[in-house]
Amino acid sequence: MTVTSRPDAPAQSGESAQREAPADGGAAASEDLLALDRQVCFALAVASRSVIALYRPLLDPMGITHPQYLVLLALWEGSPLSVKQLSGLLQLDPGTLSPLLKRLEAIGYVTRRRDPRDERALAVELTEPGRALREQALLVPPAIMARLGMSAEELKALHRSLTRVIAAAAP
Amino acid sequence: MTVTSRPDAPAQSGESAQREAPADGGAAASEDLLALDRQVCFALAVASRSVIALYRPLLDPMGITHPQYLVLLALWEGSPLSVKQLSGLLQLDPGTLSPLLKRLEAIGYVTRRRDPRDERALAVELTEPGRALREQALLVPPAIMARLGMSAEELKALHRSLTRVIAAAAP
DNA sequence: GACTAACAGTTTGCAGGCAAACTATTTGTA
DNA sequence: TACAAATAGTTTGCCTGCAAACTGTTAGTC
Repeated sequence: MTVTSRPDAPAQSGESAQREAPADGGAAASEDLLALDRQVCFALAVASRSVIALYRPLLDPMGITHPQYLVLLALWEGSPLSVKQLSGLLQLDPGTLSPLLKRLEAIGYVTRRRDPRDERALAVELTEPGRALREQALLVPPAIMARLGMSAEELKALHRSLTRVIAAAAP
Repeated sequence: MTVTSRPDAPAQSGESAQREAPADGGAAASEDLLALDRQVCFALAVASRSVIALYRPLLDPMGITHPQYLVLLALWEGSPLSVKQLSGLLQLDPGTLSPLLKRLEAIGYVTRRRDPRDERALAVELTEPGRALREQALLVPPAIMARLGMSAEELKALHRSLTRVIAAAAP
């Protein structure tokens, strides 16, 4: 039973102790390299999912998901946008956006029509309900900040940090 | 044509200028609330996806995905774990883990059998190949850090920041 | 002007991620 | 002891997210 702080472990069969160095010693350094709780990628994934989960109850009444919310944020800043532009702004694959936009069209927040000047491009445009939804959306960020209970300063610092990671990870 | 810095906009039809305040003015404050580029949730989502994308070429040769890698990280720290324990450690839904673990079993890194002491619980255990894979995995974190080109200090600060967000968002 | 390249979106296939319904075991308790 | 409630996983359905193949349109180029 060498695995620490694992309450309720199932069938911790005696012969399964593959944890060599409990505290320090030669292998400790490399051991730590793979420790789950110091993987930035893991913290990023959990933080992203956790925060998005906070949006769910707020976005549900609007009938949209978080990625759809992001698309609307982009469109509220300037409405006719092509799939390519949205893809660039949101860093999302066109293959992801295509069905997502159809869903936004199906619920009536957006129209999709080919650009007459370039029939390859799609002009994604807000409808009146889509435009109007912005009023409700204005309540979302304050609600999230209140729920998180973190200072604007701390969130801003996190945002800067994330921006650097995004830049560093860029192809 | 009031939307700024949007090269190549499609059919920016004249009547579509719903951007009221370009720089400052009464509505500017609430305007900024919904600016895509200051949403922490957006930065989190993009950073998470971008960093995970860096792992893909490294994990592909091992035949695993990033969530599968995280499961293995947990198991390398202590092998027989139940789905419930994995769910707690990785903050993942059992409904997500269930098929994922079957895939890990299918490729031979893990076994799944019921715990004899509690037939409800599943004992997920590393196989020999699963254990051996850890050697290859040791090369992953350094490769990622090199690719990101960020200092360990900066990453550590980000990790602390993310940990706070995760705690703040916790139910 | 015809032919090729490049380009913009769409489709398909597979793997998360999550909620809700469902199954099979305990566990508690009357 | 019998029965309800709790627990652990699984399944289903829907929505991302991404790679790869595919369609239709435009731009180059000879």
